Amino acid sequence: MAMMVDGCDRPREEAHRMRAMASSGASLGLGVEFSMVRGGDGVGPRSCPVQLDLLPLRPSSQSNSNSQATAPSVPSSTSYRGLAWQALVGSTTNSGSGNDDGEVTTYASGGRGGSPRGGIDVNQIPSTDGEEEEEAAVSSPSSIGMKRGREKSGQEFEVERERNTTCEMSSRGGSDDEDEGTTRKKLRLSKEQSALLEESFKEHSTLNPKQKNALAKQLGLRPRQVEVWFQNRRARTKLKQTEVDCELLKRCCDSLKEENRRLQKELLELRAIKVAPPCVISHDYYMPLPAATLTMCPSCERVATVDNRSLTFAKPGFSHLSQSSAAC
DNA sequence: TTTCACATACCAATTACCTCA
DNA sequence: TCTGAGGTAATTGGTATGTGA
Repeated sequence: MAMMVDGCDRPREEAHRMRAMASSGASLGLGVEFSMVRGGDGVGPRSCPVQLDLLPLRPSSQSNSNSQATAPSVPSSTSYRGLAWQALVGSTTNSGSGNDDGEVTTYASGGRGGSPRGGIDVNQIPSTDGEEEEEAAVSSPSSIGMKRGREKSGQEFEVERERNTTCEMSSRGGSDDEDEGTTRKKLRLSKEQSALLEESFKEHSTLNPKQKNALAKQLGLRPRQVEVWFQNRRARTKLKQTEVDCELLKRCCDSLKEENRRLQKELLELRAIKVAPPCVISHDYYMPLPAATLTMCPSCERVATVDNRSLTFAKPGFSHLSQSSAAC
């Protein structure tokens, strides 16, 4: 299996930054299509009659461009109204200890590219420091890379990496000595962690930095891990909702096809009636042939008007029915 | 007021690890 | 023991938006 290469990706990070700059403001329209169907990030108002109850009532009002674009913005002061969240955020001070720079160690060695492939303990409870909380709250690895990559010297990067590699990889129950920092260890969340994350997600599908840090502390994870979990969770939710939408559209399509067929048939019948010689009762009163006189070929489903003498089809070329409908 | 550089947050797509049948 | 599938944490590249100079 191909192993991802660890290392400092600052050139790539720089390139990404340049690209981001260059492309800033140029919308590809990606997601717009989705937004039309799903209401932006999946949490906004949607016109689809069927929606899974997979998301919290309201996303937090961060600088989420998509949700802001499609849903009415809620003041951030009122966004986090769940009691659980208030308790969670409020509990920041009495949970955990030490430094919250797990995120720093994750990305410091090159920002986005300086991923934890180097073998940090993904299940390791990060040491936290309350004063560093806000800084650790920075979620975007690219941002961290850009920011810290400029601020830290190479030696600092090395120190942090060294600290990372000493962490135990509990997901495999062993050290990563043999991996030499080239493998990506995968966190396995405990049931309790998953439950709490789910609970939090039900309250809010997005997190602000404080919530993220509080949750990370409570879970013994790094803020980045919490953020990634929420991102993936949102993606899963969206996927599920898309599947539901797709199924609904299929059914809707089938229904419309059937309706269309029925209307076509009805149209033919009406045309047939129009073509058929009306029964003249008086000068100003025409009595159309009764519907009972209409006949349909059972195989081709075309309608014919019938009189006592012969079969007259609404369209030419249907005379075959005059012989036998079985001829179709 | 407009423009630019930067920071931040989010998403889609993908990768890769891990578990399980 | 091996293997493929599925779930999912993590990575990567991209976009949108806010802010300060």
